[in-house]
Amino acid sequence: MILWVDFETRSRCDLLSHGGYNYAQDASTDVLCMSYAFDDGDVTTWIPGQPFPDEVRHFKGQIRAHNAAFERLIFWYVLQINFDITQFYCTASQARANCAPGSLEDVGRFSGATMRKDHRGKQLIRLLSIPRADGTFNNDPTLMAEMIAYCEQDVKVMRTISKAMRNLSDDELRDYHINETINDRGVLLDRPLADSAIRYASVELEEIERIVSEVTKGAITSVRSPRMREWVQERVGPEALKLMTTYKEGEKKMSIDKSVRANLLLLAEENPDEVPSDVADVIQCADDLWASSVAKFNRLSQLADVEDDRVRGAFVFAGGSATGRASSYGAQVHNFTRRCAKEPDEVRQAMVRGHAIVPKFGRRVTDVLKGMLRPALIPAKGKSLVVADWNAVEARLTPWLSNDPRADEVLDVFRSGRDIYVREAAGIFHLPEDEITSDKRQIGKVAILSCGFGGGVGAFGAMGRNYGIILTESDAKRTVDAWRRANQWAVNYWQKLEEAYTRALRNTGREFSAGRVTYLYDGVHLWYALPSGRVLCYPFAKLEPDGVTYAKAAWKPAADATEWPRARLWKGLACENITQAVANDLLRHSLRLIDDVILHVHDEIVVETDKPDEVLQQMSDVMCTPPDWAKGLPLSIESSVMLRYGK
DNA sequence: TGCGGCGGCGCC
DNA sequence: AAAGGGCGCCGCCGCA
Repeated sequence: MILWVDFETRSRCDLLSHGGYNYAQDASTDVLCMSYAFDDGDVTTWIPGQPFPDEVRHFKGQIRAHNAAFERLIFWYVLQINFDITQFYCTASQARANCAPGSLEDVGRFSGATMRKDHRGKQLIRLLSIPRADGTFNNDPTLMAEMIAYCEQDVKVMRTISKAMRNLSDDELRDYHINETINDRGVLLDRPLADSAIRYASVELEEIERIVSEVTKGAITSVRSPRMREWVQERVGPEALKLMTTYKEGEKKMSIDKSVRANLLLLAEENPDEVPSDVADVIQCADDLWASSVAKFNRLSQLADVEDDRVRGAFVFAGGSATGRASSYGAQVHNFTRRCAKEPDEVRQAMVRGHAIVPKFGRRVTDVLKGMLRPALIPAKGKSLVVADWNAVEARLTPWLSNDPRADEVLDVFRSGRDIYVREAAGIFHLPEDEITSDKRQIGKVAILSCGFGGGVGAFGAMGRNYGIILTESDAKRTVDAWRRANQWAVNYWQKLEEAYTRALRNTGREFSAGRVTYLYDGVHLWYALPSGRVLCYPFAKLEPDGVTYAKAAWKPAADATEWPRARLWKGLACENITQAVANDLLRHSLRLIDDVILHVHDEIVVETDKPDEVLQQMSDVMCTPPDWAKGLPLSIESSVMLRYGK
């Protein structure tokens, strides 16, 4: 039996900024109503004051809710009903696992029910769930009745959608529960550090804005404003304007992003006529401010538990709906800057004591603060963090997934512990490996990173710039061609993928394999099965004259859109989706076997433990042993023990 | 006042 | 013919 349930609540605690865990535990949080149904039964609603329904209180079966963590926490902390975590089944996770959007309203729009948005629900929440300006709650019975109707409607919609979708497999449901356990555990924030970072950053921010206001004579008050770009545009020469020009989908755009700013600052040194010094000053200020991490420290501090300083609920199961990778929410631990302070403990001491922070020459305080983001996450007293990440997992998976005998040569490089980048350069330049210089090795690295998923000159160029490699267009083209000649397994694999998914679309209900994956079109969605047994799909796929298109969950429709935005499937993307998805299968597999995980970042796992040596060994065993479905896949990791998170 | 578009940032 | 894709958050600004 399934219990379908949805809560509406109210609180003085702001859910968005403080997160579901603080919200549910806040003393002011109350349930407004709970709508529920058993199986296909009628939807009814319980309201506080009425006797709580026993059949809910003592329910032992599966509880389905949309974003079920919220319902779980309300049951636990507000109603004091301790359902087991494994009873919960999240229908938003189910939607994402089926490559649909996570929000209840969007799943409906995505599935083509209607594209209309309904703002009334949100409006009711604003009216009833959030205190009014005078601090009291609105108890209006008419609004409350409308709220109950909405709550009941949500239960019905959730039930309809969930029943129309493929169910989560046992493995997926288990992995969801593991995700929730990690969310419950949370990660400890060095709150004094975060709070002092916020203070330093706000002082710095004021200083930067003051400089900008002065230099621009009051024309620019916020460096982040588009007006800043216009102000710069009006004051630079033709060379500089060229540097600012970018093309997006064929359209000309002016940009002032990081790479543009770097180029403009270089030009300013060469030629002040092109970029005058006051303009350079403003650009420098933008550089200093834009990437300021104050917002991130703020968020961490607000999300951390008021009692034990742990940040909970950071991970969204299958948040990357195209591949099933986890995404990170709130604190978004998936995009913490990698660069960390060299001596984080010393910087930390100086900061919490309020001493001056002295950045290296030419750098700003915000720069130092940025480097303290990862180190702001720490183990509990007496424990350490064990951090392990897979080496080049995607560069291993793609050849393995091709299942082409010619790819064995690549896998053997990994098996024998040789340097894959050197091997790649050797293939590209037709040289023996011992003649590969570090410059050539770097080109080999860029080729591996950019060419594996069918990328061409454009992809190579973009990636190369990140690594300081500038090649002429013809050299880039030659390199890409050489990579493809040296890795024909890849070219063949992309081709096979394209054939397989195209044939699948032409032949409803029949399976077509390429490499280690199998496609099947059921008449609506184009499904594919990964070696782990997990399935993914390209929703509402269509074979059009110029290729395959599908509804893309990650692209939210514009306000006036009449249908959900569609993307084009091409072989490189198919290849990449598979590789990322299977990398995620490896991660899921490891998370089942490793205890006390507090963080994971796609190819990295962090454990908090008081037995670091044992855990180090165990993580190495688990992460380097491929699951049953991946026999022969060479895996290796790098690991270290830390007292502050870092890179 | 809230919403949504836009440009921007960072990570894997 | 060629094609970097996968995420989420921040701040600003125009619009209704």
